[in-house]
Amino acid sequence: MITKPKGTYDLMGLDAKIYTYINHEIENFMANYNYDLIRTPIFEASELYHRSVGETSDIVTKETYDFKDRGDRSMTLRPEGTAGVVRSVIENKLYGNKNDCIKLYYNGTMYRYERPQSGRNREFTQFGVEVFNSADPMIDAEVISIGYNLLNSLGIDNVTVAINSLGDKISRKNYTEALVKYLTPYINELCDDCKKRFNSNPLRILDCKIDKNNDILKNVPKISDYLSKESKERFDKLKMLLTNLDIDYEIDEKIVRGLDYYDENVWEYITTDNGITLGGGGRYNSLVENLGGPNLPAVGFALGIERIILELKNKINISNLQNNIDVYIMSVNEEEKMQSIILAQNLRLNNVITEMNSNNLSLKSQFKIADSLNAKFLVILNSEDLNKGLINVKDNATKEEMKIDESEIVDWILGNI
RNA sequence: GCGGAAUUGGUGAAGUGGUUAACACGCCGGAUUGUGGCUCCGGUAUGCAUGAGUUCGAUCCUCAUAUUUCGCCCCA
Repeated sequence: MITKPKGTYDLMGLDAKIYTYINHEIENFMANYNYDLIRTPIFEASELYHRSVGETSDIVTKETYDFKDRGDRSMTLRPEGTAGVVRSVIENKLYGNKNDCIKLYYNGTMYRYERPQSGRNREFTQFGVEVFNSADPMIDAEVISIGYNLLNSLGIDNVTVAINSLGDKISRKNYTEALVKYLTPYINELCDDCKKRFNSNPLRILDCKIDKNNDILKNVPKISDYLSKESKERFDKLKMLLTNLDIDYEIDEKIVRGLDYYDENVWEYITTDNGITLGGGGRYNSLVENLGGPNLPAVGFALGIERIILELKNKINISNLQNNIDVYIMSVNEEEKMQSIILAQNLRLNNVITEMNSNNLSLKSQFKIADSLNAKFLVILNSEDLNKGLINVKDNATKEEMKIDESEIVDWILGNI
């Protein structure tokens, strides 16, 4: 037997219904916010991710799916959505009309070679939003609110937005230096992972799960003391806007984000009861320029669809997502089966949800199936009536049975469902 | 990359180093010769993830591999 690759999954059943429901909500939401869909390739030149996500980040160093195509070009399955969108904005010169913001959203599969665990797969789905050509915190607030409101509207009402400011390049660098200087005398008292982080990514030490109660980390220099005047103003304005928008947020100076391109305001969507991160984002004001485009400020976030499905499974009223059909057509012999597919098509083309027997099932089985589908009406074909031009219909709620003229059956059902 | 737990029909699962692998749900058939949902009766894994090993004998013990799952790292 051939099995699915590790870390992949077959979306089906209840999960598939929730997935469809989420996508409907996304489409509605993005239409109201006037964002345009963008779909970029699932694989890109490997260089794109090395230059955007960061040469040293784990995502690029050990988690990408890399391959050479038949022309010997290095390709990478996308590990995240932003890089491809930025590449497309640059390549298609979407910034041609400099007066407007470019507002885009995407929704697709991403690939990271990781050890699977709860809410984490090697092939996974992200919905994301990116806005280019405005540095105004008003746009940060709009983008944050999209994710927050979408989650709420889906039925996930226990979300808080954790926000922080990383500042611009210079303040970020100054802070990192101050942090390293502060930690140097204590380095041997930290956990093994933190010793590694000290060299690779010192900011990560801030959100270490092991050392978080350590007094050393409690007295660490505060990033807010190192922000430039402009960064501080942007962060303050964002907080004010979020308050005005009635968004439940909290400041969390430990949020540093994993991708190198983030700067200024960053945030994560976190569930308040179990602390699951459903998504996150931030500003990346220098990424477009770094990838060869103009100096375009930008901001965006991504939500993990699988994690949303997991959350929703605990909350959603499953009966709302069950298959409920209008009509089940029962048949036994060939003549009846012939009629059943014709009638089924007529009903379906009139927006009546219809199912029919297409196997040699006993009438008893067909009744059971109709019930399991919650059919409102049963059409019980029999040759004798068919020859007289009549069709047998049974109301499955009242158990009332009647014979309707063949030519009026569609109208009759439309009038009674 | 590191660590823990698991893997038995369509599903949920019990179980044992030795003849036919419980039970339940589901499904199929019959009682009911074309009108069900209740009830009763019968059927439903030639096999216990895969491959080696130990053994007279392995679903059970050992090892390896795969997959699942839960953490760490990292991230959504």
